[in-house]
Amino acid sequence: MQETGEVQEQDAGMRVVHLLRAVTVELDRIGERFAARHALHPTDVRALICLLDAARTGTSATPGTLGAHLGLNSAGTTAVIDRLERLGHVRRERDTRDRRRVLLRVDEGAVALGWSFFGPLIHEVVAVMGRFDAADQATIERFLAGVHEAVTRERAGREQHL
Amino acid sequence: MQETGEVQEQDAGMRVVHLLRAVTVELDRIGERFAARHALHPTDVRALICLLDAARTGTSATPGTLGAHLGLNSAGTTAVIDRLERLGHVRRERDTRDRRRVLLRVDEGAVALGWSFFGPLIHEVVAVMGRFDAADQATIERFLAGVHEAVTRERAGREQHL
DNA sequence: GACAATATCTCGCTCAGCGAGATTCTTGTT
DNA sequence: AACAAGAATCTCGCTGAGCGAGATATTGTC
Repeated sequence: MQETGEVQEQDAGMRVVHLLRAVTVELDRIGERFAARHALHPTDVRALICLLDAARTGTSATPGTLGAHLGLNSAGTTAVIDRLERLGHVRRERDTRDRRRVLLRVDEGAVALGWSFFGPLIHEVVAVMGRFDAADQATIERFLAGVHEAVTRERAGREQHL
Repeated sequence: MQETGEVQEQDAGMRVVHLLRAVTVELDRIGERFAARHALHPTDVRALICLLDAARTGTSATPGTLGAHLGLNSAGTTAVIDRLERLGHVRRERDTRDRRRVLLRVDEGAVALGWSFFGPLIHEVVAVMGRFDAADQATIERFLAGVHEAVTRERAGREQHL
């Protein structure tokens, strides 16, 4: 990794790549920890996050949207919802307009659970941001937005050829 | 996924948190895509990354270190290595010093496979970094290092109470 | 009303990962 | 040297997540 400090200038990019990867690995691990602690599977955590996102933005979630989001089969999606429902984190409610559909309502306890997971992380990141002045914060934000856009584009490109 | 309309979070910290999360989600998805395309499981990809890291830093990998890194059981670890070996990505070699141990050697093809996965991503991130001057790059690096340190500490703290 | 499309669920199967324990080799003790 | 304790890995049997195929119920269209 540390090749005697050669080519220091352009290696900032490489160091940042490795830092980004390290951060994602850590976040994944925290997710796994959280899952294990609450008798959930990693997939269930992802599902819960997805449902909380939907609740936060006001959009109503259904088994279909959830499954698409998680990349799961309809059978697998049913299984995930069954598990979450059994734990009382989510309820199924028939849509009165289109009675084929089922609306997924997250329980209050699940929202609290979500915050107990994200809260400390958010706090940490906000604290780190606090060490920088407004101009630097804007720089950081632009960088992350750029990475997000680039990575999303990369993925979209890979989806192309199957 | 997208924060359309929701302007309540004008706090830069919050926006950065969401960006970080979005980036990790995208990276995870790319990993899944990569896995599906090469007849690998997500765990196998993580294992491959771990082995490539070891090869890159010169440290010799064993089933034990790999399993610890992946959070797998010894039985599960054996299974992962079996799969990778069957695909020709890794070879088992008895350690001549401590003949209880097995050393894991990654095949040349696996290294190439790793680069075909990471290469484009690295290129993208480096390109984004190229949009910033040296001072801003240093800021970004300090920020990510700070987040990494904070997140790692968070996880360590959670490991505490089981 | 017959028909295709849509949303969800059921059934049977495969295989990743777990726990328990077997195997092989090393190291320290006597 | 012989033996016990420990370490690294592997084998076996099992549970359960997720898949494919198909069943069921509901909607809009002709």
